[in-house]
Amino acid sequence: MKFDFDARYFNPEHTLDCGQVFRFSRYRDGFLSLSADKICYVHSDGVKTVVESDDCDYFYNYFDLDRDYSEIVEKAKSYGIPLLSKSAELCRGLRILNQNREEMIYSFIISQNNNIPRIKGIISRICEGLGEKKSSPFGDYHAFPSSSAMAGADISFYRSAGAGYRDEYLCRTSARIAKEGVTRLDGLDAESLRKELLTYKGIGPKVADCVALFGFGKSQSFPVDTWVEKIYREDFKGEVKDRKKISDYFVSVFGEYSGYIQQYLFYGKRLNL
DNA sequence: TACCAGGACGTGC
DNA sequence: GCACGTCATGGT
Repeated sequence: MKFDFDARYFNPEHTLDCGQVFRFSRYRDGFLSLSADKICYVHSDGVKTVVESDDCDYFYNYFDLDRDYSEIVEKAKSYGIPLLSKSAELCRGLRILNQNREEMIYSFIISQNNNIPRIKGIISRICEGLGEKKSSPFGDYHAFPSSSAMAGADISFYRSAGAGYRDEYLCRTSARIAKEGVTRLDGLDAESLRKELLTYKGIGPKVADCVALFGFGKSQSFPVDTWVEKIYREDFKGEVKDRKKISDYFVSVFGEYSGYIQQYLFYGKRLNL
């Protein structure tokens, strides 16, 4: 099956390449996009963006297609911040994904003190080693492994996958989630969720904000990493160094739009706008 | 070679 | 509570 959407507000490249997700690859004139145990082929001609998948309902929600992004883009441009205005205009087709919760937890544990190309490689090798092999109209692929599958792997597996010192975090957190699940995280407000996430080994403030934003739809999250620190200094003339205070500052300015604006800024900075 | 990448943890104070 | 050293790995 397939469906299409106005390409003006759904740009696959910007949506997938902006750093919120690590499992996608170029395919034909578009991308293969993977989430949990599912896959889709997404491509655009600049007028219509088309999603092809056996799980169209899943990907309609995954790409957040019920939300009106024209309002978010206009809000972002209303602040008169050059980097933000330029990025929001160029990336009006960038959408914040509704990603799998457990996949976000492991992916962003891996992301700490790491770079995006290497993060993608590590996650890919973990999926190949532990994820169920699936077939699709676009070829075979591996699902993201279940927490129990991850908990069953030896710590040396994660080291050989390139995870480095994060190997122990993956073992301990997957063992915990395999045992107790993540239902304890359901229905929490943003503040409580953040507090709970910080109790997992390998999840600190920044990773918790990413998981809350990309896995739990908490748009009042503003993850602060080294790139955002640079944006804070150079584009907002900020002087505070504490990341928690920097995040609080941005949330106080952007409120419920924080997560979207954070992505415009982050991606725009990486694109050197 | 030293520094950087979507940082977090443990220790010492 | 806060500052600081340490933690793999690959790219520049």
